[in-house]
Amino acid sequence: MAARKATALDVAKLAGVSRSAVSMVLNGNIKGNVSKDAQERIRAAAKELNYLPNPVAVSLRNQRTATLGIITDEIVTSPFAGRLVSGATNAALARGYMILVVDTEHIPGREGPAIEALQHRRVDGLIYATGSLQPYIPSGPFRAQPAALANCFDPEDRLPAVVPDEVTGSRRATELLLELGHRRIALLGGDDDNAALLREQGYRSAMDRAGLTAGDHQVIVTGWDINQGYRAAESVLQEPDRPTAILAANDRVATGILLYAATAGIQVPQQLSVVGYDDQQNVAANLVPALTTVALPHAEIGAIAVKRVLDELEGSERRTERVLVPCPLITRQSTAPAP
Amino acid sequence: MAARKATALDVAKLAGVSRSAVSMVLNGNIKGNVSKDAQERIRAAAKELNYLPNPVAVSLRNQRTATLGIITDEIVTSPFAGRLVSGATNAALARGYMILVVDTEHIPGREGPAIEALQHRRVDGLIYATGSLQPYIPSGPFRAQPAALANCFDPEDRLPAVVPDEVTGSRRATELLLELGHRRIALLGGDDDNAALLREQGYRSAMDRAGLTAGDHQVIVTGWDINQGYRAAESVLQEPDRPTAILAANDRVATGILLYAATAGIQVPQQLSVVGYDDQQNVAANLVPALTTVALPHAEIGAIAVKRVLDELEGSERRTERVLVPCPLITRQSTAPAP
DNA sequence: CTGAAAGCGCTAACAA
DNA sequence: TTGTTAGCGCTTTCAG
Repeated sequence: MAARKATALDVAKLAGVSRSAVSMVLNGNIKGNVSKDAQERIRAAAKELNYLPNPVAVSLRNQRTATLGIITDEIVTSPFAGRLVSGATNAALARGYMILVVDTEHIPGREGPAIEALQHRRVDGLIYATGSLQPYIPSGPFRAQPAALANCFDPEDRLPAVVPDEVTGSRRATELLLELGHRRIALLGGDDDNAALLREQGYRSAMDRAGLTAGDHQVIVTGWDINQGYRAAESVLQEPDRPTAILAANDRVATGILLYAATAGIQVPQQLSVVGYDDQQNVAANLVPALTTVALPHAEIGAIAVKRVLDELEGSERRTERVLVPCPLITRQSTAPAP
Repeated sequence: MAARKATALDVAKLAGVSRSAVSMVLNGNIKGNVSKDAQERIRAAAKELNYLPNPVAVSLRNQRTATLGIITDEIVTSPFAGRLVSGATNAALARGYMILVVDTEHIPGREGPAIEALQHRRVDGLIYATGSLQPYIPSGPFRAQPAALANCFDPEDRLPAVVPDEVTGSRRATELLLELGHRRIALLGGDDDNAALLREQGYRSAMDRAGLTAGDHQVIVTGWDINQGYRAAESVLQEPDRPTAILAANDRVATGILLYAATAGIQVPQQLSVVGYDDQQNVAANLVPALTTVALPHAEIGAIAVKRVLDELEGSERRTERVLVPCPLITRQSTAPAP
């Protein structure tokens, strides 16, 4: 139960010095002005009184709030990317910052006011975070102060952007399947959005490198949901030359595939290997069979975005290159050697 | 691009009055002191300069930050209850408050420092929110200032608590099944935690009221995950007198049941009705078949908790009764008349 | 080496 | 009716 009251003046009195001395010592601003003795008394007094500078007063004085604002389109609302906010919060906390989050829930016209609200609160920096990988055109405020993009990127690269390395992720996943001896590998990819395109690129690169012919490639534009995975599986798995392995757009699509395979009496992984994407919590590891998948490093993305903003805030030059965060491949029970 | 600079002094100058007049007029504190004329000039000047009081200065002066703190054990990290934070944020925003969230991620020893950090930031009120329904013993800070509990409750009811009405929710779900003519209805319930117990209570109350005998009841302690639902279904559905309907602990358990049913060639809903719980986003509505389920009103819980805190903050008496938020039954394709 | 003083932007009590 | 003044708690310049 810390006493919530001690001010710098209290500390000064107890230590027998002036308020300014307290401030200087506690902030390490001793330009050779305070005697060693006084310094010790100040520190002791501060500890005794459990003194911490009032952040509100500090903010007013320094014109900095030690607060970052995150605007997101669906991170909070969505069940997938909460770890992004959590990673960001932890990284911020570790450096003495707190985070104000506003989720626009994809509601048009909500973004502007959200940014304004955050600016009005005098946040020191801004982060825009999206639920799915996509381009984002940063508006004025983003370019006018320390800022970063998380899981999205500025097509013109005016802002630091932190995004998952989707290409390598799906290439690695495809390689795993190839190493297991699979040849007919289908990609049930999302739709024509950025992540889907990049994942397809990784898939094709691995397939091509393995010298596979067009007949072995099979890319079906699906969607991102369970039922869409189910339907795509339904159409792909009924063909005579059905694939022996499927790379799914994400774990939900993989769930749909598993559901259809069960219905059709196709055993996974004995007759069909399935790889997901996301490593969605409480899903991938708990499916039957447990799903081999590519993890999306949301927490890390959030943490790095925060780091970028804080570095810029503390004096570094703005670095606008995109950071590609690795997506680790997690091998579980849904993949096996080709039949 | 609003000018970020105008201060009360600028407004005063432009309107030809004193700073205090500006403050009074803009805060509605005119105790008959300012001429109608001056008032209009002030408002006009404020609008012209795009003036908004600097919240940091206001905070320092008023000793209130218009900020609420939420401590949670897994809301942010977890894919399920993000809407709680989102509901809370929106409710707060609507009344001019912002929210600082700290997720302890169930890490022991993190809660104390989190509360301290929030208090240090001078939040005006505190909310403790849990991912799953459970008792929570509020520590000192919670009892010393405006606060509320979301999705958890103080066994001694010293704090307002906002929780889902689990009993009614599962009773309604059971009644739906009974209305469809089912008699042998199994409950694959979580484990011995609060939500599981309450859901079982609702189930039993509906079963008893329908005059069903012990043979028709069947309660299996399962868990909350897909694979656990799968295994429980495996054991329950192989019996000769297998149930014609299952009430699942949650949507993930229901997913496991659907997976097993598909594997075993049991058609849902023709041969087996399944009801979930949670109405988990991107899951319940997209399963195959789409899942009938009981929705957990997370957003509303968050919003009501915020309202409680703000009401207390703005002068109302603390009301410590528990608020039961209804869990609406959502009927989809996984339920049908008994075979 | 130390302390007094100014001021961040605002509100509210008090004089005029 | 209006303007002046005294802080909220802190940092930092500038005399002592």
